[in-house]
This record gives sequence, structure tokens and C-alpha cells, in this order.
Amino acid sequence: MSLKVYNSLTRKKEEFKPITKGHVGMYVCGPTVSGESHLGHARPYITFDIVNRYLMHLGYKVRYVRNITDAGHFEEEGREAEDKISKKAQLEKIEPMELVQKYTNLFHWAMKEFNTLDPNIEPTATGHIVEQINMIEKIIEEGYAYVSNGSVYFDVKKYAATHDYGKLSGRVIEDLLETTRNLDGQEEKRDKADFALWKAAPPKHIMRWKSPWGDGFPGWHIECSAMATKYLGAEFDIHGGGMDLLFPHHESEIAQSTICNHQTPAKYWLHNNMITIAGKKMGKSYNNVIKLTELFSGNHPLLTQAFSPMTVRFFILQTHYRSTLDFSSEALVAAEKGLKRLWEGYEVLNKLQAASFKLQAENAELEATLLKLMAELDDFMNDDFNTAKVLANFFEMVPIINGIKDGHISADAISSGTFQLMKTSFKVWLEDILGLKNSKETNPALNNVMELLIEIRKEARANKDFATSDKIRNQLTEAGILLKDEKDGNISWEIQ
RNA sequence: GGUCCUGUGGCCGAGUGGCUAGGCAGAGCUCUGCAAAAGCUUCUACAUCGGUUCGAAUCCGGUCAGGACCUCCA
Repeated sequence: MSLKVYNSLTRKKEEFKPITKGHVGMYVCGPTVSGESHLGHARPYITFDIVNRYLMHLGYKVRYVRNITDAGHFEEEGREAEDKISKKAQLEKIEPMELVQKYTNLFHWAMKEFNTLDPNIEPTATGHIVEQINMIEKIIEEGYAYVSNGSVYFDVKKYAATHDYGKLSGRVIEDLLETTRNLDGQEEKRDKADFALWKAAPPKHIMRWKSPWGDGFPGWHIECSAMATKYLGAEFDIHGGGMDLLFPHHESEIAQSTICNHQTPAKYWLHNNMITIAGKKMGKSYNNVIKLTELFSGNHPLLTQAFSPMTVRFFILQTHYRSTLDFSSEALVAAEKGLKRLWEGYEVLNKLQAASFKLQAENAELEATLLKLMAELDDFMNDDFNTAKVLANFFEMVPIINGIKDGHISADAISSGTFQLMKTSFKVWLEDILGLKNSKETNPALNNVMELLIEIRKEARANKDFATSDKIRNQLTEAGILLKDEKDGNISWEIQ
């Protein structure tokens, strides 16, 4: 079964066929670095990290481009043009670029914590003003944009006459022309549905660039079109982002690029659904965001505890990316425990001795079950990246692994080949494709100390000196280390 | 108001016609010096009404409820 992806453009799952054999170009809308990232932001970056990783797993050479929006958009279109980033900088009395740097660094830090792979190119909007101006000029030449008071607008009505404006978001152009909200200062535009490509900067505006139309700054949608075109070409494979960007952002990107490059920019449009909180989308409009720093520290009224980045990643992967995911502290606690169980199963698997398995499996049924569980993994991922089902299959393998470890299931039951395949599968799927990792720190010195303590405790237990053995266990518990006496006499430990 | 989506057991969630999803929580048992861990077993489902079908959580229609977009948003 080959990879199928749900294409928002056609509203269907389609077989993924790259434009250039063996290569994939993917553009994902990146963060606006005018503030701290919140849980909602984490979803697209983790989702498309999976897409990136899986495409690489399939052998594609991927060019993954994710921008940094550091030029800011309009606070509210039609009002006095106001750059979000410069506005906040003035309030905080620091340079706009200082603010941009701060939040860019914070974003990069969070992405590292989530164990996402870096994009191949991470272009900034401010670094591509020239490209954006060039693109706007070309759209004007083509006759689909007009200058008004030093600003440039895209002529949606004209575009819609010959193209399908609304094909991505399912909008009907007549409705758009009628129902778009009537804002102040709309008189610059020929039509309410028109969107800005370039906005004249008022005198006090800090972030400004020279252009053929006077000092100003780029409009909301043009940066993505310009950067995607520059690094991926007029037509590329995948464009990703959150569902809330479908309209007007992506719809407008299509319109701009279509006029400029004479073709639809991306073949497949992939959109992740929203994270909700008490049923409502997490977003600044609702003022219900949980920042990533708050999540990792537990410092938020809705959180009962801190949650590690891996817990959050796992939480997100347990749901299909096109479904909404409802956040609650309780759900994250469940995810944390689930991940722990899964990861411990993986660690147990790695500790099993290969020598205890034989060439032939004695339990053909169990052997077949395992092989089926592993064979299905590809099908699940190929079916529009169903990470939830992948994880479910691994959870089904965990009791079997634990059973072999405690002797409940004989090691003879499965073949050595299957055992090796399991080890490989856990590694490849959990670590390489799903990007999960052990969040526990390993400290060689501590390991040595623990070995010593465990040795002493074992001896004490053998001598029925339970006072000593309990003392070791209790005091370690107080020190934050949990000892677990296992069935075979071994003792394992973990930091709480 | 327009366009679209969703409604699964205590909680989170997968699942497009017949096969146990899975995780968390709960209950019982096994193992154990005790505890924890682990294993085994197990209870709660498909909003509602009607239709199609041999058979529907899954398809169709109505109703109710919630949500997203239409405006900055991941």
C-alpha cells in the first residue's frame, strides 16, 4: 500500500505522487514570533515533523521549509495600519528585532524540546522583502493588483472571474463579496474581499521598507508565497498548516501564486485540526491559551502538574491530526502514564537476551499476531499518517514483551527473527518516525551508585534483613528514586 | 446569517457495513517478606428519531447539541 494523504484541495485522500521522483518539497506556515508559542502551536509543528520524518523513512529526500514570520501582519485590517510586532516592542520598550529574536529563540528551544527535526530552510519574512516586492510587481503587471494610497491590493473580483477563488476553503465568491465585514478605512479597496499585498506605513511605524509604492511593509499572505516560490519552485508537493489558515491565508496564497507563476502552488494541501480546551479552540481570540513554558513548568491554573515535552508529543500523536484534540490536565496525565508504560516496554525489550530465542517459534499463533501487528504499521501510516493506530499496535505488543520478561510467556514462543524485528520496529517507529525519546537523563555516576545500593539491598533481602532493605527503598523513595523488585529477583529503578 | 465539521463507555480517543481498537481510571485474581511494578480476567459505548440492508457506530434523511471558518489566529 502506498502513501495516501488527505488533500484539503480535493477533500479526498489521494495517493501521494511527488512531482520529482524521489524528492519532496514541503512548505509549512511557521510561527509569528511576536509572542510565546502555546500548546495549539505545537500541533502543526509536531504533525508536520511526523510527515517529514515519515517521508524520509520512505526514502524521499525532503526539502522542508518552514518560515518565521517576523515582519508582522495587521492588527486589524482597515484600521490604521499597525504592525503587531512593532506595537508590542514599543510597549516593552525594546527594539522590534530584539523581540523577534527573543521569541524566535524561545520557539527554537520548544521545538528542540519536542524533538522535532529542524526544517531544511527556515526563511524569515524580513529577509525576503525584495522577493515579496518582486512578486507584487509581477502581480500588478499581470493586472491583478492595484495601488491605492501607497498600498497595494489584490483584485479578488477580477481573479474570481477567471479562477476559482474559494476552491480550497470551499467558499463561494458571491457570498464573500457580500458578507465580508465592513471595516473602517475600506475605501482604499475596490472591493471588500480584496486583500493587501503591501501596506503603506504610517510615519510612526517602526518596521518599514522602501518600495516602489513608498515606505511600507508586506501584507499578510505574500511572504509565504514569495518564500515558498523561492525555495521550492512555482509548483511543489506539500503545503501544510493549521486548518484555521485555510481561509483567507492559504486561499490567498493560491491566488497570488497562480497569477504570478501561472500554476497552483502546491499539489497537496495538508491541514491539522485544532487543539481545543473545554470544547473551544485554543487561541488568542478566546484568551484560553496555555503557553509551552507554562505547560513544561506546570505553572498554570488549569494544570495539576508539569508535563514533559515528550508527554505532550505523545498526547498529540494519540489522535489523528485531522481530528480536534481536547486538552485537559487529566488527559495529559493519562498520556504521561501511557507513554511511560510504552517506553518501559521498549526498555524491557532491549534488555531481553537474544540468545534465549530460538530459530523456530513454538507458539505459531503468538508469532503470527506479532508479525501482523508490525506489518500493519506501514498501512496505518500510509493511510494519511494514522499515528494513533500505530501507537495502539505497540501497546498491544507491550504485554507480550512483559510476559516474556517475567516468564509468563516462554521465550521459545516466538522466533529469534521476530524478536529482532520487534527490536528494530520499536526503534524505527517510536524513535525515528514518531520522534519519541527517553526523557530521563542518564548519569553514569548515578548509575554506579544505584548499582551499589541495589547490590546491598539484594544481599539484605537474601539474608531476610528487611530492616536494611526497607531502609534503602524508603530513603531512596524520599530522595525521589523508585525501586521496583521484579519477579526474577532483579531490581530496577527510576527517577520520579 | 453563509460554508463546513463533529457528537463513541467515568475521561482521552481509533474506527466508513459483519471481526477485541488503544491509553487512563475502576473491580477481582496471580506474583511478592511488605510495597510498588508487571501479568491475567473483567464492568461501563457508539446523541436522538426514522430509513436502506441479511447485517450499521460506520450509508441516507430529520431532530437536538457542540465546534471551526467567514476577522489576527497553528
